[in-house]
Amino acid sequence: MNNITIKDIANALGISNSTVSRALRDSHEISEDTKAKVIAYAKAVNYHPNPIAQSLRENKSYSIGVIVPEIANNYFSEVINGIDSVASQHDYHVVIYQTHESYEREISTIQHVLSRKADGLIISLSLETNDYSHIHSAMEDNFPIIFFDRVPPIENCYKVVSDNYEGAYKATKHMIEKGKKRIAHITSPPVLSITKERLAGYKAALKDNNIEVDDQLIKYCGFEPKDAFVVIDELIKNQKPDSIFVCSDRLALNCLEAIKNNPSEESKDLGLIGYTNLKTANLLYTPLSTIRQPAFEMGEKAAELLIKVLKSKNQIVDFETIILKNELIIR
Amino acid sequence: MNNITIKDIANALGISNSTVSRALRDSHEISEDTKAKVIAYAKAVNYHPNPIAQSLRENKSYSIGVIVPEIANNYFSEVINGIDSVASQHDYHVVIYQTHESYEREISTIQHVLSRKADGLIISLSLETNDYSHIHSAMEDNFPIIFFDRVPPIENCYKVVSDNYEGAYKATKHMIEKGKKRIAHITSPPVLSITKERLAGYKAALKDNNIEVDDQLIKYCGFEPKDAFVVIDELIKNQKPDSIFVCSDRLALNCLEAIKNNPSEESKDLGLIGYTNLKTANLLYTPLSTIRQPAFEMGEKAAELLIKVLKSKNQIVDFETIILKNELIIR
DNA sequence: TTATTTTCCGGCAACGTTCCCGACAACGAT
DNA sequence: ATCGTTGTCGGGAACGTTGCCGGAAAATAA
Repeated sequence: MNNITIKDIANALGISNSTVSRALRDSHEISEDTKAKVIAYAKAVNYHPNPIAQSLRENKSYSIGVIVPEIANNYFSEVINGIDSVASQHDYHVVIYQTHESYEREISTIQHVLSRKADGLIISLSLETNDYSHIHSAMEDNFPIIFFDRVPPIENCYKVVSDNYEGAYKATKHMIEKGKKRIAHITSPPVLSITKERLAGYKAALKDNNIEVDDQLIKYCGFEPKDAFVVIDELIKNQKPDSIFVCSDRLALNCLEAIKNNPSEESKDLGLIGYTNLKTANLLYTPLSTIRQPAFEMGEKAAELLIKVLKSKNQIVDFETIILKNELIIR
Repeated sequence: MNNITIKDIANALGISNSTVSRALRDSHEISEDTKAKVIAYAKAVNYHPNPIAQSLRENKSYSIGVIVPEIANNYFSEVINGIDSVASQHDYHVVIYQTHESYEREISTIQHVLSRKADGLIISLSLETNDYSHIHSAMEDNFPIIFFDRVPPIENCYKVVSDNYEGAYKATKHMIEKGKKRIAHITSPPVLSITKERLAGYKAALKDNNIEVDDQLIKYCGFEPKDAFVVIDELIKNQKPDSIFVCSDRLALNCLEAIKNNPSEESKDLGLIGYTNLKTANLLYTPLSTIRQPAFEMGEKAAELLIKVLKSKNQIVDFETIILKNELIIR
């Protein structure tokens, strides 16, 4: 490998370590003459500073940890894409971890990120997380954390979210305007922040349009395919909805499959709307209108916010919550 | 942050640095007595070794670079998922980069991975890459590289690929058995290794079934949506295929959209088969049989191979090419 | 001329870790 | 009593950087 160090340059040029170091950082203490020599030689031998040594010296790693429930999920991978685009511009690199929706893994992963000396963290919480002491203890150490999408119920922290309430409201309103009366809501487990907010939006839209909220039409559904089958079957058999508002990518896939495979006649005429970033939404067997989250942009915003915090390490950056609008796509 | 060092422990216990270090690494040179003390104290103060200092000392970073064309592509994110699962088991962390299909970015990204002192690299080449000098120069420095999916035409290197020839053969044969005679082939740009291999499989299947290869039915298509529209329109208007074999995730999406929007009658009866990892293939408006690559497994194999190379740093690991089977999923 | 400031550079320590080398007991063997 | 052994530990250097301190030569001021 190419392992030329500052010392090698110093020896070759017959000058000292620190002179080389300063010349390379364009210090005013070094004459233009020697600067030129050093830079020329460094380029000739293809010198690159050793980032590990720099990290040790500066106590910074120029890496940011990203923790998501699943990488192989279109929504999250788009977010990562956005994070990456901003981070690489600022010469940070992105180290990705996944929890697979496990609380245990979330704890150990955060621990790992900390001990690996990442400069900061961008995270979306796992499904199982309903205790936040691991978060609090990391935050008490002044470790910079940006939450996105699935955020904890903590006041003073940095958050990037989409306007779930409004998105769900729009989706529900759209179904109402299409003449639907019994709009079922299939959503993620109730611990998640997004679940609560979307549910609130759904209920508000119903109330504002004088439709009574029927709790029987609201179903929390796990992410296993069979969960969706059970929920869909029960719903269609007993509740007779005329439409369904499904939240989240994975639920949408599972539910669509369950609906497609449901033998009853009612399943054929269901109006469907999803809260999802599925790229194939317009190619499905049944047109699927969607609320689409600005995933890439959320990643960008989260990364920008984190880097702002990192760069202004001494001044305090006020905690803020960035709320992005969702888009209603009618198909 | 929690920044206790070996020195802190040494001072607190009134022993030397090196004794602490050795005690923590369970050296035989240290008495069980002091070992126990050190370990107990380390645990009490929640000591974690500083990986950056270790990296500097050992000249290893315990990180592996992964370069893909696009993160937000289901195939690649599943591969990354596989890589991550193996790497994290071995305490390596995964640093992800994307080229956005740009040759320039591929070069600079590899340079970045090298200067960031990753221990090794797993890469799938960009679309534009048809010169391999950047690869060669990295390999000459003995930098461990594993290629997957889109591999370079280099003999002596580590590769993980799927059996593209066989996959394309199976897909084409399947269409023939369904009675199709004019099977068009829409595929990625011809520089890619996967393009050539799949094309060869396609042709072989036709020949083996006494169907003449019609070069007019073979279309190379870029990844922009409009590219697919142009290709599909031309095909349907002039070549009258009775079925289409589309390669790659992104092409499949674009082509399906183009076909769906094509006004002609012929487009309705087209038999379709894709070479893709689309999760929604069974939910599309038209049933899409697919050749499915074992993406997760490819990631696993690539990571396992890389780690094997890294761990046996002195002995030479023979270059090898791992070929994984594809699955024909009929819908 | 002498005094004072610049200009330019080298020496050294430090970041946290590991490893080589040597030291100094205690021990049994000669 | 002397000599090697064994067990246990400390000192110091090194990984590649950067920053502080100080110092010699050159330039300017007196």
